[in-house]
Amino acid sequence: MKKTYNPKNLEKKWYRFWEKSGFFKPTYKSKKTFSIMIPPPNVTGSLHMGHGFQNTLMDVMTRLKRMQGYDVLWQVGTDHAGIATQLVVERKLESEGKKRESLGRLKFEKEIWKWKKVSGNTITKQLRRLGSSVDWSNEKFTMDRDFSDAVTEVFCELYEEGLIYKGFRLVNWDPSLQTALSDLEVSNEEETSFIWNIKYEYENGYLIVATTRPETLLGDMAVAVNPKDKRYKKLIGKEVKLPLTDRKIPIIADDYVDMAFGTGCLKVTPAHDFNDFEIAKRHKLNYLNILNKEGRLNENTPRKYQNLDTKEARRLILEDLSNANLLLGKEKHKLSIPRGERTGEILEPFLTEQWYLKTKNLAKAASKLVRNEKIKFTPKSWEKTFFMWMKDIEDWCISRQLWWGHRIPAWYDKNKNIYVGRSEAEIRKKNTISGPLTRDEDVLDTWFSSQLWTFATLGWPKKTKELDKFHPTSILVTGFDIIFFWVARMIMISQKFLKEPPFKQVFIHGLVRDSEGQKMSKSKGNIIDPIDVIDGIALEKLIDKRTEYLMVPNLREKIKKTTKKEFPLGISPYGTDALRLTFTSLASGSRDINFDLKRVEGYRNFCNKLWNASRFIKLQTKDYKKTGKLSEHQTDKWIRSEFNDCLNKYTDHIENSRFDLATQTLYEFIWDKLCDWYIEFIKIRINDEQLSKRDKNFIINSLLDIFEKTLKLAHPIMPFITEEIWQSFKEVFKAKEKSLMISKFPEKYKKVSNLKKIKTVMSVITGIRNIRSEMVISPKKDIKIIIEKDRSIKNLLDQNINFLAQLARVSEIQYLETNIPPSAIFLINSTKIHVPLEGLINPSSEIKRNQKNLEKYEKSFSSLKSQIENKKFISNAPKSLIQERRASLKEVSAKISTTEKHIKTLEKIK
RNA sequence: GGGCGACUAACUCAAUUGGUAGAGUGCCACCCUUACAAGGUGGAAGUUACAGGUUCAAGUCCUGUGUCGCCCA
Repeated sequence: MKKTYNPKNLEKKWYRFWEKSGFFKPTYKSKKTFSIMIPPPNVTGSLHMGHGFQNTLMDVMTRLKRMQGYDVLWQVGTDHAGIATQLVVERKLESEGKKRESLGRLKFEKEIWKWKKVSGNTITKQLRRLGSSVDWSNEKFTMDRDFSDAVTEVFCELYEEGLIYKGFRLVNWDPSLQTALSDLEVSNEEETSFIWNIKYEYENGYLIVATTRPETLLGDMAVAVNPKDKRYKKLIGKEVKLPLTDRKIPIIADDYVDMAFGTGCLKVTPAHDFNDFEIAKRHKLNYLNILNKEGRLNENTPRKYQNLDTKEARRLILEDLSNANLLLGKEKHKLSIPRGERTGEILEPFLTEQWYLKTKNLAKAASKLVRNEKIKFTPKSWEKTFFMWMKDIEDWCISRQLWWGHRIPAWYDKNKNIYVGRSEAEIRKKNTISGPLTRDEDVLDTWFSSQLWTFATLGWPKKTKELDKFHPTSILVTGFDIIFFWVARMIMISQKFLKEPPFKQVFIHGLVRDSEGQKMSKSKGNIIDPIDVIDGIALEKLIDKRTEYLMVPNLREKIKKTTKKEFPLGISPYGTDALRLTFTSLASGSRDINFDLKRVEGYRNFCNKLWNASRFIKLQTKDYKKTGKLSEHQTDKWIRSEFNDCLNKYTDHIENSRFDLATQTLYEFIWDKLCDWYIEFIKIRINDEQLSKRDKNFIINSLLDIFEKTLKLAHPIMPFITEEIWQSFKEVFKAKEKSLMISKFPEKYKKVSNLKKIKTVMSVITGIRNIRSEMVISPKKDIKIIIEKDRSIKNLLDQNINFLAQLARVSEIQYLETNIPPSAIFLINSTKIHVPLEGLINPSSEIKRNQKNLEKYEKSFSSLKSQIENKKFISNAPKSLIQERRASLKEVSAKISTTEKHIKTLEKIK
């Protein structure tokens, strides 16, 4: 083993070994099952911090369960990600001078498949780098044949039941993509614009209509006022002339109108505003669509405006209004602008015919599952968010005018009759049609297919053994940003089709941000690629990466600067295990996770610590053979007891999804207990010259026993380094398993008691170290200690003189009842341990040190005293607590008097 | 406007049913001790955002204020 831990080569090697050996596959050998579905990443995407975080948590659970003897399935796969993928490929084609439209649908689809083949590996390779122990043998893609069949099946059944229907209504339209989007794909952002006041004239006067969208006035069908509005009461029912046109439109009364907004007159444009659409329905107004699919003004508008986009149209219309003296000025105004999540384009409410899924009843059933705790949210607070959405849910627009996705299984005859079915042949047979049929052009929203993820991956609608064994899945791990998009929909559809929840628990984790709490995004240039943390990256390359996708070019210099400042030497290679430890240590259930590289460094050091401890242990196994029993020294018992504690807490914490606490427990055990104490004890024990070879072997037995158990314990969080170490010890351990990852998770040692003595010895060592350090006594200098009046402690320390000598450099333990020379002291319970001053310590610095201690004691004394003298405390507080406080009071007051006396004595000799 | 969350050491984060606030990093001092300087030993560092309240006892429960963030309209 090398002196310094170097993760570089060992990680890939072990991952290949695991995968090749088939260790990730379910065994079908155990009745206890654990199953978990990867939230399928975008097939053409690449790994970001969120993936890293999420998959680490899933892997920890998965590996732990596997070692605990569960039959484990971690389902892996990717999502076709309709819009995102189509956009990527279109951009790629554009750079080659090709256009989607000129290629045609079939060729374009081929291009996408080609691209998927090239880039689909990126993310799966990266998942491997993370150590994810997913079952690759059953990898799924949402556009796979069998998956697509499942999608069609679901669509047909829902249609047959009347839950899917075709509707003509307003949708959120993305003019750049020329497709409808669901409500969830719209992000409303507040932007500053204007309100324009426009004159709408009638016979003997005019109304002033305030609007934020003057260009849509060409589609106005009415002007609405509030029926209670005294200003306009007389005008209701009359007509106004619509500016720039020859049309006359009515003045109507509707409660929706806010009297205080603008002038209290609202132009009603039913085909281009969601609220106006509702008003029009109430008043039986007609709809006039003035836009085409590209978002340009259409033939329903005066010729001069036709084919202008909304921005140009607005400018020209305002100009024309102004020239006609119909524009009465503008005011600044903040309004929320709907933009497409993917494209950032301004979306238009647009009248089209789309496919919808009725969701009210599905949502009710889904809510019930959560309310009855068939599905539990962790942290529980997310349930509220879930319920709120389920309550207000609207029918879901599931059709998209894209070329990449699951084609809607609907056909039309020449009379526009709709036939929905599994295939054209089925439809023809069923309906005895021989004439021409054309298939619906649209595809389904990507989420329509991903909602089937938990069961379509397992072979549904076939009744498979996988489905039988692993559904419902044990837990879903995902981010809060897709509770609506995905989690809720999976619950709805699984309950509908399988009559059971898709998972028993949902663990919602936080969003990974940069160290300053900013959301990581390509356009902000603050991305950290998890792979770069693993492998390291030079500053130059990092800057290149961060400035590659900038939307705003002049950000470039700024990003260069901040990146240089934050990572002056780039990022050094920390390895996967350190990264995983960082993720788990940050997984506390909070909703923001600020990723700080300094934490990674800390955990890299921790890996190095484990590495070197292993090297030490390895050195001890030269002439060793695993025979005989374990040594039963008090230090062995102590570490076993510490191990038991650690094991308990560790598994509990993981069970409760408190990965941060689990990590801390493990860290403390390995570093503070195993390395700092136990191994140090071992060194001293095996260097005892009187030790027989046989006894030495027992000690090493004991050391190796706890060490192997520790590796197993740590493996779920840090799989690579533990496997590497374990493999190099395999012979020594006489292990039968091929790999640590499929070995049995350790059980507790049998309970041990009577650890008081060794703990006392450890306190004495710490006490002496403290005095040495504070009194600046050279670590090389031997010291003598004096025990006053307490024979049992003296005896105990005598028995452990080896430990004291090596760990605190104590050369002599003296026992005195009187005439103790001036000393520095510390207290073990009420016993004074003296370190004689002579030639070592300046009395006044010892006085100072004790005065400081005294202050602490007194502070604690006064607060304890006031508590114990409080009658209400005595009557209300639990007895054990009162006892505890009484004992501490006694202890503290003893310490105070001892310290005071001590100071007095020293002052005499000063 | 409605809802949710955060505010704890210089930084990044913990703190079980209320029971006297802990890690890592950084900082200070000493030490290159034969597993590890990516290390050892010890230490300093907090009015738990603020103001009230409930309680014997509040970081934790309640009310209000402030700052920041997210979701929905």
